[in-house]
Parts: sequence; structure tokens; C-alpha cells
Amino acid sequence: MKCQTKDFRQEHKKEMRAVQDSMDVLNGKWKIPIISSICFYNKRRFSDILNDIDGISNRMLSKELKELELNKLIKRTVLDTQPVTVEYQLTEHGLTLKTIIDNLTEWGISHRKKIIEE
Amino acid sequence: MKCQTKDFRQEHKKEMRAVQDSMDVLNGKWKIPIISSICFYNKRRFSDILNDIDGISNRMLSKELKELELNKLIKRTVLDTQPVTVEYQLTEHGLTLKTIIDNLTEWGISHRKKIIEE
DNA sequence: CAGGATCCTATACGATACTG
DNA sequence: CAGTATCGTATAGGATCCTG
Repeated sequence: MKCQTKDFRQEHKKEMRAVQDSMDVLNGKWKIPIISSICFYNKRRFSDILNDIDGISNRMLSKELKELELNKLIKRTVLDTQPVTVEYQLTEHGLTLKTIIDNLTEWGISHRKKIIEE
Repeated sequence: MKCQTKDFRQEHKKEMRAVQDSMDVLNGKWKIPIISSICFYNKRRFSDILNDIDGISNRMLSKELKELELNKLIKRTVLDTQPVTVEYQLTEHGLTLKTIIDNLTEWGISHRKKIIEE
């Protein structure tokens, strides 16, 4: 069964690149928790996200938020308060990640079961 | 609108942990390409996977395959040939990742468009 | 409050050589 | 063929302190 023609393999390589593109954006320990936190509360301030996520440092939060903004997944809004507060929210494009996050949530739960049951 | 009760937040933390569980399993540069390669061809040998994935070293492939096996996502079968060949295939549990991979593929494509269009 | 600067460690990953 | 062993580098991430 040599239906694995060159076209097929080319198509497969394209798909692999696409998945990797996604993973590049979502990779690291904190991206998804951050998105998840902002998404859950709709709008969320820096210090609130810092509190939502166990163990994250302000250095990492700051860095990751920048990357997410660069990738157009979140929008940053500086509020005119004293002292300044900053609000983050998902862009429309960021919201399209919801399906994936939901899937990952579901799979994570079933995976944990699977591993524990031995 | 203070509907963010403790129960709500607890539920949210659970979900975040679940997503992180998934990401722990899928993290790193190579896990998904490996799964994707095995899945695409159904069964796949070590050296074939090595060729499917641009840039991966045998050291990493070996290491990642072990982790995937530990996580019960793939099954390893030693064939009685001379010299030995080893076949990898997805377990049933591993196959449940397909939805997620498909979603990530789709999202990766749309994300690339989004970023390029500026 | 929302970060930036600095320093440090651990881990991921790559390259190469070797073995049953 | 299917790995293992060894070594070296780069990056991720943590801790702490500083500032407008």
C-alpha cells in the first residue's frame, strides 16, 4: 500500500508546520494559564493575574504578556488612575483559542485518570 | 457583578491544572511532530520517524519516545528481524489526541495568516 | 501598581561518537 | 537498526531589588 505519495507527504509536512506554529505561540509554562485567567475574568489587571496563577513571577508574567500582545492574542489598556493600572483582555483572535483550551482541559482530565489507574 | 464566588474560582483552578497537565505531556519541540508522524503512517519505525522530522536528533527522538510510552500514548514493538527493527504506534489513548492536533493545525494556519496580514 | 534590571540555576536541546 | 554516552550551549525560568 504505497499510497504515501510525495503529495501526501508534502501535505503532512505542512500540517506539522502549522501545529508547530501553534505550539510556538502557546509554549512555555505560563502562556495558557495567563490566557485562561484573562479569558475567565474577561478583563484582568496585572496584579490580579499574578495572584491567579500559582508560582509565576512578575518577571515572567511581564515577559509573557508582551509576547502574547505581539502575537495579537491580548490587548493592553492603560487606565488613567493614580497609580496607573493596566487591564488586559483577549482580542477576537485570542478568543479563537477557546476551543483548543477547552479540548486541552478535557484531555488533561481524562489523561490524569488514565495515568493514575495504572 | 460579583459572581466570582470561591466555588467558581476553585473550578477555574481545576481547569487550569488540567490544561497544564496536557501541556506537560505535549510540551517541548518534538512531542507533537512525533505523535503526528506515527499517527499519519499508523505504524512507524525509529529511523523513519527520524527522517520524517526535520532537525531532530536520535538522542532527542529516543528520549521523547520513552516519555510518550511512559505516558501511555504510544506502544513500542520490537520485531524479530536481523538487525532488530522497532515499530511505534499510537495507543487508543494516544489516538484521543487527534482532535487536539487537528485543532492546533487549523489554528496554526489561521494564526499565521493573522500575523502576516499586519 | 506595573513593570524593568540583574543575577543565577536548571533544563532542553544539539553534535558527535560509540555499541549490541 | 535502534539506540546510549558524553559533552557543550542556549534558553527558560526563579529570586530579588529597583523605579516612575
